[in-house]
Amino acid sequence: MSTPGKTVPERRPTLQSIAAMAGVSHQTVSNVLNAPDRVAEHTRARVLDVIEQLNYRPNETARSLARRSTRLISFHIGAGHHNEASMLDPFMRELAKVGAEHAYRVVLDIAGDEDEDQIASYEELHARRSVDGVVIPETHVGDTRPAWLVEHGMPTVAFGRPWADPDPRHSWVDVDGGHGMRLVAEHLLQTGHERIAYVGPPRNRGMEDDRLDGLLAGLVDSGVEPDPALHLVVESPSGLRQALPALLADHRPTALACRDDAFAFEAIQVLDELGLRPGEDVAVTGFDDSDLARICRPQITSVAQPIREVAELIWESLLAQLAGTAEAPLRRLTLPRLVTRDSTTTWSPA
Amino acid sequence: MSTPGKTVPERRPTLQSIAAMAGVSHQTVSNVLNAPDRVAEHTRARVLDVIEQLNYRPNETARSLARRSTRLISFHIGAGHHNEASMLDPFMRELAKVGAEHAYRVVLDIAGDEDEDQIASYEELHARRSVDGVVIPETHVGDTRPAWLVEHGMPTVAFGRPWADPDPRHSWVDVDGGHGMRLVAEHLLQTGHERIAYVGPPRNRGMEDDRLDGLLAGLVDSGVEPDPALHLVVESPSGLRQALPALLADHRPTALACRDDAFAFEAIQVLDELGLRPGEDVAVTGFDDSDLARICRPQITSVAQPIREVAELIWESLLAQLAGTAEAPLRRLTLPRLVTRDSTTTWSPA
DNA sequence: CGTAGGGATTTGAGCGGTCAAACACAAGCC
DNA sequence: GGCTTGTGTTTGACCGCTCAAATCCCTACG
Repeated sequence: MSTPGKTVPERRPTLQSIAAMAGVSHQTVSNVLNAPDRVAEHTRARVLDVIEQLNYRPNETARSLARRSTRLISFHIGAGHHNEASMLDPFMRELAKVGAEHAYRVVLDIAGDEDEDQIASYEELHARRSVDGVVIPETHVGDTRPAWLVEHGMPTVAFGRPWADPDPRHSWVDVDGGHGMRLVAEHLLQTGHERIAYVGPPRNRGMEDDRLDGLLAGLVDSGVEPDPALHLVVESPSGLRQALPALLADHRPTALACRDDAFAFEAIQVLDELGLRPGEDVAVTGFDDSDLARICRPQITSVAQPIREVAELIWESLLAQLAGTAEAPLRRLTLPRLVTRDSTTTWSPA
Repeated sequence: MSTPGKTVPERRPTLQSIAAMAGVSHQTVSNVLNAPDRVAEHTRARVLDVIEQLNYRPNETARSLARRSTRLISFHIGAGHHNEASMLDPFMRELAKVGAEHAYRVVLDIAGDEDEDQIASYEELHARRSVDGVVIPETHVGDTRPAWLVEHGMPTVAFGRPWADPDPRHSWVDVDGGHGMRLVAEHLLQTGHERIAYVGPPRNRGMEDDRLDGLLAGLVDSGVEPDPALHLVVESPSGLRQALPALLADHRPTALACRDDAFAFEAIQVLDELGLRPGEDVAVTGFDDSDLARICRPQITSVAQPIREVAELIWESLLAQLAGTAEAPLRRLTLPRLVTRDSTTTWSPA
């Protein structure tokens, strides 16, 4: 029974102590661990024996200091509110999982919401050498963060395109939202829809445009001329309550392609209140394939982001940058897939 | 323009270099940073000047090695699926925020779902000294993890009670779910309900009992005899579709007190399908005060967990354990509060 | 039989801080 | 004037590893 509050320092074995017990030099022990092929069979066996007996593991901090690498990367987010159906959290988990496969770990860093706050935080991370790299999980138009990181030689990958940045020098991975919305368009057209409305926030030269334009392009490609009236702009889902009825009454869309699941969910509820059966009378689609899309009724057809693939690509680039083998910045658009559910499959023309 | 792929090592200033430039010893520089009052005014000014000029920051890793503390704590979770409306993620953010106020950081560690997987992971963390402490964000009946950590001298706090553990030696913080459900009971009784049903998974000698018993106790305290028939047991929310109609038909509850928001949300949808107006005809309450509770219609009356307070308490205990000043393990139940919304306030007796 | 070559192992110097103890030096006291 | 006291500063060891270079020993070869 240990004295409470007095955690005994507990001396753990070190490279030295293992070496002493095995009757070899510290470096040989190190080699057994890091370059086993350099050590003679019998020596290795003996050393491993001692290691096993004492349950030795190298001290990570000492390693980090000597190797000048923490094997930590920062998942860096703002303190602000995140939207409901965001997949940021599952994404962070995925990033940690993939990182673990490469003996890297993810630390969660939270700074203010403004670019300058975040950069101030990077500055600390950088100067204190507390992480090997940074993952920026969201980007916006005019984002100044990636450039700062690149300039300061910090390995970086952004999840999100360098919107409206003519000459990005950093690595990024993003999901092709436009493609996702094309899938939506095709799916809806195939289902028999002719009047498909887009529901989302105003254009922002960034992600909003990507999704909206994707839908429009999808329609055009199938020979459908988009109707500008079938474009409902609301800042946030809560605006739908007021705005959606008019759109429905004036322009009679049969399908609502929404910017994300939160919009789709709200749309469904408004439809319901108006006495329209969501799915059956008016089809609805979302984006992100969040939990919400699965648990609500009707279940929402949604575009699923390949977060596993994104996490893998990010690590690939990060590791290359860390190894110094990165030829050029990674610029990669991944393809989302459509998950069809009741909110579109039960539709039948009036 | 830097050569791509060849991140230059970039020599940063060290204690030594600052010392040399300021014409003092390395220790004086260290003191300026860690114990400014020990340094004479003019010396301090001169050193700070150099520090500022070179934008010096101490290398975290070197610090960690010398001080034998990483200033990292592990937020340790299983790889498994987390339920929809869980507040684990917001909680982790809160933990990181509060940690930052104490110059500590949170790393996300993911292991298998079984206790033994997690313990194997702890073993690594412990042997490699890669973190100073561990936060276990969920506990279950018969949890073997906290004991392991305590035995190995690892500072630990669990978010969750030591369910069914007669003699826990570890620190924990939890939210008093029973109290939360009492609030629900009182609120519903005040609103005029007489037939209040509980909806949730089977008893498990743990959290399920806590919530259920809290509700029952709340009823009894107000002089209402609980009706065993008003207890709907379903493994998961999806079971409600099948089970709820019978409960409603056979026992006519006017309110459904649900185990969490996911159950509440599903209940609302089933009510709706049955032609009953959720909120107005049958009141519904949830637990967790998740995003879902706010965005769904009707908005769900829910019990909000004080995650900020929990995060603060956890750090308090963690820091005390780290400092060796912890007298006894922390055992703390925090009080949730009720957030009333349309799902109960619009109810009117038939 | 001396020596070049190569695998196995050791040596020694960092990495960049912290901590404890030693050391100046001036003031305060009897 | 010697002694204590105390503040400000320096010294040196150490944390536990990795890396580069040196050393050792045995074999192969001319």
